[in-house]
Amino acid sequence: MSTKTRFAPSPTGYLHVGGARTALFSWLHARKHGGKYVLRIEDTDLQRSTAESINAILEAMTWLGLEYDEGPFYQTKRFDRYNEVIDELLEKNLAYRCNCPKERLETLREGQMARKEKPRYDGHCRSLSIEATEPHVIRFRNPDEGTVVVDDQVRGKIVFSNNELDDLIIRRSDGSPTYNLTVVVDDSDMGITDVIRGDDHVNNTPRQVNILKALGKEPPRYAHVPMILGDDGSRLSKRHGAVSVMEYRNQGILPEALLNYLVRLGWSHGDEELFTLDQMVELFAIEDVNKAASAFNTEKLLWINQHYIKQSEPARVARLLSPHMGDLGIDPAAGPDLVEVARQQQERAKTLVEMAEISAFFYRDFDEFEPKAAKKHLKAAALEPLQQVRQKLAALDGWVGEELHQVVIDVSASLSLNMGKVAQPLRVAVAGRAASPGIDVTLELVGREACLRRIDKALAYINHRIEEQAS
RNA sequence: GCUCCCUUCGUCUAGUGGUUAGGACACUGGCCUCUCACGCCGGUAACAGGGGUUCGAGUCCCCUAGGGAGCGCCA
Repeated sequence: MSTKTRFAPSPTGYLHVGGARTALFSWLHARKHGGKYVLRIEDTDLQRSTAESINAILEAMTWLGLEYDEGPFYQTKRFDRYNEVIDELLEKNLAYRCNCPKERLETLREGQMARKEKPRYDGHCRSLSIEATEPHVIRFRNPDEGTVVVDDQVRGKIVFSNNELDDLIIRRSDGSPTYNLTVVVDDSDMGITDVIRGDDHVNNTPRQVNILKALGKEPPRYAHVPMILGDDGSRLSKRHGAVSVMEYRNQGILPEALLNYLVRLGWSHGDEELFTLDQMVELFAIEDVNKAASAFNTEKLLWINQHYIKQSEPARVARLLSPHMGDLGIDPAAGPDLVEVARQQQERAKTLVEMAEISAFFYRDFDEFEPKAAKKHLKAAALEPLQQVRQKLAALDGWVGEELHQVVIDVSASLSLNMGKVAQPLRVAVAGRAASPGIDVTLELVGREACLRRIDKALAYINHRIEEQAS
């Protein structure tokens, strides 16, 4: 049977990084084995499932580029099928009706907890014949003896005793099927060969295997991948910063960077850190995934992101950067070529958001010089160099990097100063800050008019400062 | 509490009985240099603890400690 994996999120929120990694692993496993990857939306919880969540998940999957071959399937559209299976189990006496009131179950649980036992259903209705007309739920009749052995591709062999398992509800009193039943039916119907999911499902596995066996079906192979923790090692949550995949896009992370980061969480291939999607498909092996949970480290994600920004085509970086410029109220069309700006800033930004921030000055005058930079570079000693530079720049016919660079060299030489003594004040004057691309490139991209205007402003700033100190 | 599981630098990891325990991020020293960054060279830093098995243990076994997940008419 050819490989088929699935990603089965429940649409009760956004796609978070843990889900994204599980999806990636499933996708890679399918691709590696030339199989299919199915997307299934587990929306049987009518209360919590929302259309917004479904859209958010689909959008995130698209952004990441994890295309599915089949689906998306919606469980809410398969209730007839689930009921068919439940009826079959009922007929074969592999399931039974239960009308235990909630109060009884609560009392039962409390008693068990008090006796330090594992809380579970006691099988009260197992041999009762409750009429279908009465309000009831349906429970699966779990075997009470023997063991379930799961040969997990990540965890290895896990053994569960049936006497630890109770009779789980497979149909609620409102007639809707529950998770453990729907998963089993779907995975079986859809021909899923490899179930790759978060390890919070490990304890559900023996129940599902038992249902599968009751139905006479062969269980799929399982692989339970460990969870992702926050920077501090505790469970990942909003307080750790971004957890939603789309939030990373908003923060200027490239999809290939996030994918590369996620694939290295719990998986590795020797000393290699960087993988293209093709390389991942070739090298990834689900059985190589680690068993232990790993902490999400934003610093490393940023490093990988910078790597991909650096090695991307400037045109692509510009295209991705554009909306972030827009977020700053800047229209990239009304200024220097964004592709050139992107080319110059590629090595200087860890995210597209950062790139937009450090590139804003190319497109608009800043209100104030960065205080620290101004204090250090826009002082009396810079007056003469700046005046000379301004004069020479104004006299220039053209406005190309080479000539601009020569101006800086000439002024440095004529004043017997290091280039830095000229370039830095000039940089602060033109960029408003002490860091920018090479001074020639910076001047060229900012443009003649803006440069002269800003140098004048800087000269005024320095003069004002001198006056203040004099008084 | 019970069941299942996890444990190598701060973090992600390599390691399948014999290694000076390797790499990466971060941190840090230096080089490059008009700034920042990039790049290059170097440094600090780990086998949770205790017992075994073995000539030899990060690697195998047991115990302890710490951590996690699950124990729903959620998924």
